[in-house]
Amino acid sequence: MAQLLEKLNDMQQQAVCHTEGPLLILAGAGSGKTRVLTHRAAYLISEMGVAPWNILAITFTNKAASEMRERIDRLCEEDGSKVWVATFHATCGRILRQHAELLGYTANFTIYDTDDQKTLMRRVIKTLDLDKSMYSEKMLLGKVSAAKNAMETPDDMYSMAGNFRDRKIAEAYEEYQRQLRANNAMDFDDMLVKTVELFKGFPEVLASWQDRFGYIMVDEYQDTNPVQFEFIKLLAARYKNICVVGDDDQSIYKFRGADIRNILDFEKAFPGAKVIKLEQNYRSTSNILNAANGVIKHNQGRKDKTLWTASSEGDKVEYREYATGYNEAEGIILDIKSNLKNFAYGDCAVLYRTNAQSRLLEEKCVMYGIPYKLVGGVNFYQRREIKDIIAYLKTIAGAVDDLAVQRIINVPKRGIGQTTVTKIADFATAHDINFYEAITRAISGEGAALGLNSGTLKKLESFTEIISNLRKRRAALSLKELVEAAFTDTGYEAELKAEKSVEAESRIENIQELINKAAEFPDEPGDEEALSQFLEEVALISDVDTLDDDENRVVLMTLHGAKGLEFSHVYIAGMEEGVFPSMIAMSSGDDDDIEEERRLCYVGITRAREKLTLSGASSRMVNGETRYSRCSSFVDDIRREYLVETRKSERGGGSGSYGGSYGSGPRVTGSFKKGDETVSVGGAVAALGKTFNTQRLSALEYEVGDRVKHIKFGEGRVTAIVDGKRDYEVTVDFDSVGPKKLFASFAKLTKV
DNA sequence: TCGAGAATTGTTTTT
DNA sequence: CAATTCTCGA
Repeated sequence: MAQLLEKLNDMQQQAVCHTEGPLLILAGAGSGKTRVLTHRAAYLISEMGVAPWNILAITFTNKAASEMRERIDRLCEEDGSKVWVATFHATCGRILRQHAELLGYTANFTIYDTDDQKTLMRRVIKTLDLDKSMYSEKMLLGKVSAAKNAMETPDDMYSMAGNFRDRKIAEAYEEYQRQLRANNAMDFDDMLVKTVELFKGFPEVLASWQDRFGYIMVDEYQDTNPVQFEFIKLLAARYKNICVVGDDDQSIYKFRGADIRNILDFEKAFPGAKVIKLEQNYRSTSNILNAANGVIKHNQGRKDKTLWTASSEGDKVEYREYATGYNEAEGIILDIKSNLKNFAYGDCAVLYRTNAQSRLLEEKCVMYGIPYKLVGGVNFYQRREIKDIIAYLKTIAGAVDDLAVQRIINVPKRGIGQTTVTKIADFATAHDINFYEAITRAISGEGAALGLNSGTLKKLESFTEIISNLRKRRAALSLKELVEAAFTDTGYEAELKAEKSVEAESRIENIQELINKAAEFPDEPGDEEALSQFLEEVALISDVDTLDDDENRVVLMTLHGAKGLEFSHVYIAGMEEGVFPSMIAMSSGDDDDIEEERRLCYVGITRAREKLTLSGASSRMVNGETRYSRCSSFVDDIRREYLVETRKSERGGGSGSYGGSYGSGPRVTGSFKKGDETVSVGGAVAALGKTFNTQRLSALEYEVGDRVKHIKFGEGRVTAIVDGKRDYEVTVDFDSVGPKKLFASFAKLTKV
């Protein structure tokens, strides 16, 4: 026991030893929370005699889960691998498989990813005959997801609807759920919602799981949403041995329904909860930590805590300003290349706000021959060829998933086109049968009723033959062989090989990869359970999960993706107003949005162990137009004693990007599209080569409540004026475009 | 039915 | 600018 605890500080020890009853650990960035969780699991097993399978640990990503499992295993003499470590979604998936029938699903229900959701919602829009321009699938899916995260049913939504539009949205939600059910499918949110439904509707089921998990731990607690909180509450209600670890400063998933209040409400939901704060940072140098503290302290709504470190100062944080996004990417990559004697590629990560920013960086990596790993964007398992093969597997297994069948009916090309598919789909709807059944009925004599000619029927028959042949062989095939068969016997491989393009070549490689993955599954031929497990695993895997720490290459990813990770050298690119913080957050008029961006910045900074380099570009291409922006306010939040600045006037820069070459023409702080016209915010500021100090207005000619006029937006009413340290931030509710946040010295508002 | 080219449209972050 | 959707001719 002494061994287990000796490497922990006082607070960490307390957290590990407090095994009975609810426990809330407020763990600052880099304060060793994973260490606490793993030691706690080990302590429960070896010191408290808890059976490993009675412990549930919920993590945010699969990668975090496998890491945690590995570390627990290393700490335990006994069998740590029996500890249930998984993400919320994986946990719910496993629970749901066992009780699916109770909810009207079969055990091999499928999970719809974002693409499938879009396809399905598009169908809903068609079914309900909604106007696409008023009800986009994107917006509808957003509403549906928000409703699910808040545990609202379509009925709830309908009764709360205040107008026609909201009622239509509720109808779409209802229809969407109906179609999911008809396809024996759930989306990501459903997995949580359905599990909670299961627990609430079947107390005996809940009781058995409560009994199973006597000890529960939840990582990244600040990013749980209300359904997840409910799930936890239900599961822990019996023994109340629930330990959650979180940091309100690192809450960055509000857009996905995460609610910081879960941290505050924890003590309400579990009265008498012990609260332990971990405030010593073991990761970063003091310069980096001070920079992080400087940024986050501007947030109003946060629990007060002071993160400190015993480490040395280390290098100062750097801020480098480049002329263009192109220069910035080159500067970062060349910096990494030229510093190789001090560190390896694998020590470096480049982080950015949006996935779109990765392109330039990736190009430069290729150009300079830097090994890199791009995380995010299109997930491996979302690639077309992978999804095609998966659709074959689903169809072979059950064929109740219409989306899957429709996806592959003409892949590879069989001459079955859109008109045929529509006819079959209509027939299926009319007879209340699924799509595949409609095909079989068409070819067994009812073809005329669908308006299909004999040629088309022949083509359809050849498709069903492929499927039924594979089904017959299914019992004799292992999972790996089945995936191979789905690739070769369907003509898919032949079509790709015939193409002879580099593109097709890489598709084949990807599918080979999928086959390798299937080969890892130890299964008996014809094992149905292995197949649905495989399909589930593939659906829930995310891109960060594939990150292997041992590979020596630069990692490129979004700031969100970097949560929970750490690197010796971190570069954060695109530190510009309008990029980070994003334009959307800046113009929403809601301070919470800026605070969330600031937390994201805090997360980014605290990923760095030894060296942090921030950078920005004074102009970059966005949507085919050049956008100029000033340095991010987050950079200004870092005190000069921790920061070295290199504005571009002081550096030569590559590719002729000398400062000042633009002259002193008008510059704008940002622009965005409104209708077909590009609207720019702001006016002339200082010429390039100098820092962007704008003249602060000593007094404003208007105040809150006044009506003012803006050169582009027209008239509006001032709703707020914030006295920022550089300038007044004026929020105006414009008649034409709604609320906008503007800087007084740029916006040139006049009182009317 | 299907491909090529035109037109349109979109921009945050993700399990 | 890039990715997706639309339109039209064969």
